[in-house]
Amino acid sequence: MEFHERGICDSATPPNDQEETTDLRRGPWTRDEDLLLLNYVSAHGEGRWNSLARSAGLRRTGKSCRLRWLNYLRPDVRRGNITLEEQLLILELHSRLGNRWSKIARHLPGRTDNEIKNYWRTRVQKHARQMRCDVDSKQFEDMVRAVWMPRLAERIHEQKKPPRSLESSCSYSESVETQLSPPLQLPPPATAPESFVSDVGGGWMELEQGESMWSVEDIIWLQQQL
DNA sequence: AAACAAGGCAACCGCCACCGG
DNA sequence: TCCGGTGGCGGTTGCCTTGTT
Repeated sequence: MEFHERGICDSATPPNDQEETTDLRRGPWTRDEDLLLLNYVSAHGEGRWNSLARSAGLRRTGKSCRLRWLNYLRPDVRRGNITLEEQLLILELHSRLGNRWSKIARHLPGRTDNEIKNYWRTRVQKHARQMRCDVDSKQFEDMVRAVWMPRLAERIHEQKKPPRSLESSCSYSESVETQLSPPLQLPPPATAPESFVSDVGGGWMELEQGESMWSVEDIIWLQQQL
């Protein structure tokens, strides 16, 4: 277990004095609290979070304990970057389910609804802003389907392309792609309006691998569609 | 090196549905 | 049927980190 994540306080120095005068603690969890919760759930199981909090000696609400367990302490929680496959799945599921984060999370083992929600609000909405359209608009939805998802699928395919001798076996990315519908087409290449490229495209290509899936050509094409 | 801005994410809040007494 | 407790969910906030000027 890693306790050097952001938000973990030194248990010897409580964040503020208010905690001493009120019954319930709030804010970042300490190492000791994590251990208490972890040990208690390991011994007694999940559920009945309010009584669990009291029995475990935690000065936290049941809700807080539940959230901490589900989003951080659960042994099967996956941490780290969202993979290309996961990004593609999130986009596809969101187009079908909307902001049903918990439902989307069920299709991504080890990922929490909170993590997916944060991914959407930071990465995806950022792209929407850069495209100057509303993330909930039909325009953006079309754009995601027409450009972002095909680009992702293409990159996944390239990344996972097996040696020729193994091509008959089905890769994970292929299994993900088979869940997606309908078959997606890449947009045709187009010429760039100068202002748009300098404004929207600036820095876009500098992102690390896996961060952005749109090339300048994609963005130009999109701008023409809007 | 310092100040500021933006990004990322953990945690909280409020609402709602469900369940048992 | 009503009511309180509980858990689940989506939206929001606030703080820390990282990047930029």
